[in-house]
Amino acid sequence: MSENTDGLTPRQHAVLECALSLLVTGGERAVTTAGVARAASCSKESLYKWFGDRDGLLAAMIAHQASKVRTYSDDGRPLERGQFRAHLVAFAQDLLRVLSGDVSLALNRLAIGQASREGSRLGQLLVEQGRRRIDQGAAALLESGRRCGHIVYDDLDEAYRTLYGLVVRDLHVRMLLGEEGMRRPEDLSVRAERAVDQFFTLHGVREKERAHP
Amino acid sequence: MSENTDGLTPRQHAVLECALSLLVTGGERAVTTAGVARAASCSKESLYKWFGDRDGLLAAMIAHQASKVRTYSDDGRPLERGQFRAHLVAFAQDLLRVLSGDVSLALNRLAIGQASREGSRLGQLLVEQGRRRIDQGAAALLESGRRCGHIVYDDLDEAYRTLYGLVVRDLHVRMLLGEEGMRRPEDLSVRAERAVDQFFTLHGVREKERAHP
DNA sequence: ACAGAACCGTACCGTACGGTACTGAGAGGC
DNA sequence: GCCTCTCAGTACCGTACGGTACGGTTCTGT
Repeated sequence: MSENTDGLTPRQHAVLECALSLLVTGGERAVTTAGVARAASCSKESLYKWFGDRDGLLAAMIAHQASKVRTYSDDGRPLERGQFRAHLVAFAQDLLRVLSGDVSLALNRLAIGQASREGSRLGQLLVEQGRRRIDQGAAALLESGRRCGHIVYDDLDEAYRTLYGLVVRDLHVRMLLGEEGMRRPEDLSVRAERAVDQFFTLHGVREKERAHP
Repeated sequence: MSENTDGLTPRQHAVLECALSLLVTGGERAVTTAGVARAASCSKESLYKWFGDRDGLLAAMIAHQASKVRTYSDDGRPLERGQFRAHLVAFAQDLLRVLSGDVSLALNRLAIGQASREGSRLGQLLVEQGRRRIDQGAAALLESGRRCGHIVYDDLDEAYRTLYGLVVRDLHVRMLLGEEGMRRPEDLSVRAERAVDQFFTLHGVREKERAHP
């Protein structure tokens, strides 16, 4: 029974991929047990055996997708100011790219749609397994920058959320609402650059002041 | 046939209120035609006569709620810097209060859940009828501030979206995902104050520079 | 080679929903 | 008093879905 680190067989991963594909193209209503079984060429009985029920399947889809998110790791080496800024821009671009991805949007729509139902913790799952990774990577990056004297802040979490707000603004919600025409990659790059500039205006340390804390 | 400005009778408004109440307490799945009819003590036949079908009912719910949003109106009089700042803070507080309201959250969840379905424009409707009003009021406020020399920017829309990002950050999405514990009014006030401070750091004009454009 | 598990495909069941049709009760006009 | 219009309440229909059961096939370990 060749299993992966998450306790799922490759076959089950393939089924989840099919389910995600259905979710992206047709929304939550398209993720029916019969539909997933047909698309993935498996039986409904197997679905219930593997994932318990439909909610279990949805949760597994979220966990499966979240496991793909890569994160920034702090290697501890000092950063030049230009490098640090480039890392921040890269993070902002990654963030925008992830949030505007088809799968991410579909999963967020799914979790938000289920948020009203009591006893459904898909939203919590999505935040903890998906967002948390991104947040922690970014927090590590900010801490690196602060230790190297490029930026200054009192509260790490506050600073990170400010950066997030400057980068994302209302883009995420509008994309979730179905607005089109704001997902062009070049726009995302411009957005990332400007947001980082603004962040430096708020939290940056002037070059000449670096020796005078 | 006493009608309102939107072409709906008081009876129909009452029905929409009942439907909104159902939506808030039970989510989209709770807004069934039979459920609304029972809660509002009307017949399903009347629902279909008034709103066409279920989608028409949902759209009417959004339009009904959006019609309640009040907006800032520019009276053209010059603003003192302190007044302007107070207006910005009040706007930020209003924005956070609206976005964190039960009905707003439920309607946004509804529209987002329907966004995947092709041919459903509930999201567009929500943005145009709800958000647009708020946006235009805030834009007028910013323009007032700029004309009075309190702030400076190249692009009004860019500046407004920056303010929005600083105020809301990821609060809206997290609340939509069902996260609790971030809707306390005093937190919202603190958030509004800090966001406006940050906005002035980015776009504010120093007092002494006001005479030197 | 054989037993047993895993699994696919399908058929089936109960339920819930969207939408339609019918009945009967008030409400106003003449 | 009668007619007509509106609407509440209910019964009804077709469909679609979640979940279960079963027969037949492939894979696996010994």
